[in-house]
Amino acid sequence: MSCENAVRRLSEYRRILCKLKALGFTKVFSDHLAGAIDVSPALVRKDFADFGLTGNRKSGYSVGELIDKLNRILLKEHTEEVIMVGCGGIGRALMNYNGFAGEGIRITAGFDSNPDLQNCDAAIPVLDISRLEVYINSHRIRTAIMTVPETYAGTMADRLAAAGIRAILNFSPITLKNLPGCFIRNVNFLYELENVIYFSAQDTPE
Amino acid sequence: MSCENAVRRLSEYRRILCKLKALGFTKVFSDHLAGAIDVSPALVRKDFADFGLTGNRKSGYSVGELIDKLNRILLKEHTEEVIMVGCGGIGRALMNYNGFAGEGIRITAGFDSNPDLQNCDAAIPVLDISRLEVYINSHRIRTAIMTVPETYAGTMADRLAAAGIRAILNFSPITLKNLPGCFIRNVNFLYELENVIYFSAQDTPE
DNA sequence: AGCAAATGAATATAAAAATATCGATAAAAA
DNA sequence: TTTTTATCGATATTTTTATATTCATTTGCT
Repeated sequence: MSCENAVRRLSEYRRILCKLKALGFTKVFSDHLAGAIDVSPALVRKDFADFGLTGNRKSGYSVGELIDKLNRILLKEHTEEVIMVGCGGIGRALMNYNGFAGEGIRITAGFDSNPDLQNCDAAIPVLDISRLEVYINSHRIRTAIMTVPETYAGTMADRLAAAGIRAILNFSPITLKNLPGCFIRNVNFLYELENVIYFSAQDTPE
Repeated sequence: MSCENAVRRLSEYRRILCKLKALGFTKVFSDHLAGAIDVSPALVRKDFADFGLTGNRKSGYSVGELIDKLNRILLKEHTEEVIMVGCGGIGRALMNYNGFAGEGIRITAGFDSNPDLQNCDAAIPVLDISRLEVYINSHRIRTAIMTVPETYAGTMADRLAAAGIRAILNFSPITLKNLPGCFIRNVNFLYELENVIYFSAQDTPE
């Protein structure tokens, strides 16, 4: 699991810091951030220390400085271009998801083998899957989202890795393992829902 | 984090066991299951022990028996009815997602405040949000999926909990804490993607 | 029947993750 | 200037999670 959790917390810190900045705050304390994301202040300081984020004794951390450094760590200094592989219902919904654009992430193209889904002229073009490798190469894409049927997920991941993709967010219903040189993060809707259903039947799930 | 991870592994075990059953296997060993989901055999045995799943020394576990017991634990002996709160792009995509139906989960209704999205006659009706409480009560719904804008997420979660919902799968872009009597699991697309992007820039992310 | 091999079950160990503690220090107050 | 106070930074502790190890038992073979 390496440091996935810590990196995810960085995203959470960043979100809160941006809100604080919008409210005009310039300083923040580990205590406050800790309360906001429900961890201990010690963990906030440790996370920051681990990623080279420093503060000042007595006067806490500078909001602006933290955001700048987090932007560097999370690759937000430029717009990150991402492709969508598989453009069924979930894929298209994510292509239209409005939560990425303002956060320095752009889905620049989709790929699907079904001609009915292809559309070169759309705001985000959906191309035939055969054009995958050329596109990745010419656009220097490093990150892909995958929403393909289970049957194709494994081979498609191999294909993406071979084409130079360095990390995949995989929504297909099969859990894939990291490949050499390619990080894979699996999100399985069925498992998440089964999990929630399990806890819906537990006593005082709080 | 309680035992979320263990429950998620139960989902994974179950998926693999169903495939083994389809292939005609009747017995399975912790070693095999461990390899399939990339953990140690000891963890498989411990997970099983923790949830009361037993096997036989020398002859392993019975595939059929494991599936039956997992079905009981994961509430798969009946069809679980779930509602969708917020029927924008992601919500509708999940309502049409074909990965739930065959797994004993049915999204029976959607709710949205936007009249344009409402449709009483659809396969899965989308009702006005004002009908939420009555529906939950009359259909004895315990589980909800939430895909509402950030602004409404907090109050909507409170409202769901007050209406009797026991667990929420929250896709809205704000991390919610468990409420008294209501478990909340957050899935944040932006954080997941930021995570993946982070690792796309690390060396040998494997 | 008796024995060897293999495996679950239980326990112990290790590794990882989160929290608590404490000293140093900078800012504010006296 | 001195004192006080609040907070970071570093370390130690605890807790949680996962893995090894050991033991006992079942099965199949001779």
